[in-house]
Amino acid sequence: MTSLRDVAARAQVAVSTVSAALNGTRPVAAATKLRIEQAARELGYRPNLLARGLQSKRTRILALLFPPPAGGFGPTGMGFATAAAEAAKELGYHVLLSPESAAPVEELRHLTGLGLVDGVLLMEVRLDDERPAFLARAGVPFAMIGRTRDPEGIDYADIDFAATARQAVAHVAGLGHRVLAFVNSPAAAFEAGYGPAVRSSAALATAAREAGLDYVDGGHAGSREEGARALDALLDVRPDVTALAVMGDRAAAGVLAAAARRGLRVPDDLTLLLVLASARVAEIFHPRLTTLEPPSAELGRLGARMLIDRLGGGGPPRQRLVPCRLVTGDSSAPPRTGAAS
Amino acid sequence: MTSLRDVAARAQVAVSTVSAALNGTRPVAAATKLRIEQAARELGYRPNLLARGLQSKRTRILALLFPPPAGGFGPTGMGFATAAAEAAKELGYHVLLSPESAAPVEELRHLTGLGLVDGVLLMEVRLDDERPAFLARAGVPFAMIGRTRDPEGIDYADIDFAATARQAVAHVAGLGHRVLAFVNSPAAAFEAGYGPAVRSSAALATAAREAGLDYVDGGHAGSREEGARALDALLDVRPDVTALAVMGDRAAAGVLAAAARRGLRVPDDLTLLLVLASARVAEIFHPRLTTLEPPSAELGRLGARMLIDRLGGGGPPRQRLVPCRLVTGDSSAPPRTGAAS
DNA sequence: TTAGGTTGTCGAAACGTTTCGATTTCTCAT
DNA sequence: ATGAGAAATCGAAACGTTTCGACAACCTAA
Repeated sequence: MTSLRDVAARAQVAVSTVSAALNGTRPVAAATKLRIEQAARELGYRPNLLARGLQSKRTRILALLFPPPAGGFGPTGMGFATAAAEAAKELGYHVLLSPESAAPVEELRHLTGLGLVDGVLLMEVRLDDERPAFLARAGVPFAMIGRTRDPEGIDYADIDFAATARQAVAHVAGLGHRVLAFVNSPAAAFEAGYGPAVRSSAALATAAREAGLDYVDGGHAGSREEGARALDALLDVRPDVTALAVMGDRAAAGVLAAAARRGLRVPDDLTLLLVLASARVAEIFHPRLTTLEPPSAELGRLGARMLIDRLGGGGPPRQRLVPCRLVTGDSSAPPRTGAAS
Repeated sequence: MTSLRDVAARAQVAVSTVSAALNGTRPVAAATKLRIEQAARELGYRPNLLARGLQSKRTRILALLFPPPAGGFGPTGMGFATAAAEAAKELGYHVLLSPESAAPVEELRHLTGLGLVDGVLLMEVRLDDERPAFLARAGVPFAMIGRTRDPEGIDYADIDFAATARQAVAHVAGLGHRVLAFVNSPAAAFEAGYGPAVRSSAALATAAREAGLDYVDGGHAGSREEGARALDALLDVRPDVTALAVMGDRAAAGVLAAAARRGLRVPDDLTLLLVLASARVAEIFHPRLTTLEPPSAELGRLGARMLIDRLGGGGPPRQRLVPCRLVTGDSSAPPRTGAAS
């Protein structure tokens, strides 16, 4: 392990001069600087991050907190994580992958007390999440992917549910549908204040109303069976539903199976929209589902950048909303009203 | 930030005594120890990992290297990563998520030169991977998830392809099939020496032969279209194939679509096996596919544990093979030989 | 009593940086 | 020639630990 001292010795200067030359924190004569840089290169010098962090109080390490994966909130998480790590890397930062236990705040207290991380990136933020409040109180810089009910003054990047919903509604309305139903995430997720669950239904209802569409609550479903039951229950009450948005791939699979069982064909008899699933997943359905793909990578990148900017200096909090991307599959078609009636 | 000095002052002892008491590295009188612990508690003392690491040369941080996600090798990665992070955490370690660029070795040199990590966990190891050789040469402790062609003397955890293949073969043979075909990963992955691609076909062929089954190479497919083409090409040549294993969800979707187009019903006319995909994904197919689910979490855990054990001390290298789990779906059935003939 | 050993505690050095006041060297006007 | 001022460099302290030789206090055996 070659240190600053070794470089200094070889370049015949003081340690502090080497530091100044390599970091550009102080003016160093051009010739000296050259000599130092060459010495460093020859010795393969790498600054020791620990020593640097110890002294400067800045480790350039970010913690990425992710919840216990049991929750079934799905592997969209990897998109956030890798994108965040890559964005961070480009800016000279490292990302620590921190699993959260059942006691997130205690966890955070521990983690931030270690002096290892400069800031925290929060994933899977719930509407009434306690973590942001704690971090704010503790004075630890942080940013959120997702947002709380009232994210006033906090950096965050989240899905633009309103724009996404308008996009979805425009899509089905453009095809001629007059009624749009929505099967949401499991009730448990909704009640736990899982942002996407709460916000997407509200946004869809609003967007539908604004576009003059009839919005129908299709209940909640998380599994294939629940998805099937949800479709049956829905169509028993509202047989006039011709377009249906479903959140979650498993529920969508159930809906699709139930539709087939009822003799309904997609998209001829029913237009199906997958909400918040990747195009990669939408593609393995038969037919390929039209999907609203969440901008996971983009959010991860934004979150990391915001946090790093925040570390760099002050400035007003930045809040970014990014809409989902509508990827049209083979599950969208005009309703067959005319022919049948 | 409260430091050892603060604790020492409050407990009326020397700094070194506090260190010894808290770490148990040296005997400390029971009474003193108690006093110190109380002082530490009252002050909410947290050891500074940077300082500790700087001095002790051990940071208790592991780097988890993951390849550019573009590769399409899929989000099984998240399973590894989270499981590894959790296992590490249980053992008092942290995990750094390190994206790899196009020049992995240079990347590694940089990362390990920083003195930030104690060891490296390699993901997506290719048969002729250059990273293990570099790490070994550099004297950096590491473990692999996956393995090179000749992993002699290296810690690794990988899928037990032989056992998995035997399991698959037993499954289809048990149903009465006499011919098993296999559609592998894209040719590019195969040729790049992507372990699972190379090993699974070899293992399946061997297992089939041992069981007296006829093994048919179904070519390569990575996308839906390629999957469809693969099935068509296969059945044109070998219409006697009644059981088919497919690697990758997109290819399987294509196979399923092509089968439907040909008027073949799954499982009645064709038994379909999804290879190396999670049960969660297999479930969204219609019908639900029987799948060989990779033990991602288990491998992540094992990898982390091995690496940490290695850091702890010597011992012979540990090499663990874990078979996939066969999850029976609705795509397996006996061949309809009897009735038709 | 005293030599020898044990047990507990202390103090200082070291890890590799950054930071900043002090010092040297050089330039230029007087 | 000389002094002021700027430019470049140096040296030492500090960050918060761990480590280890030294030392004090006490106990035991002769």
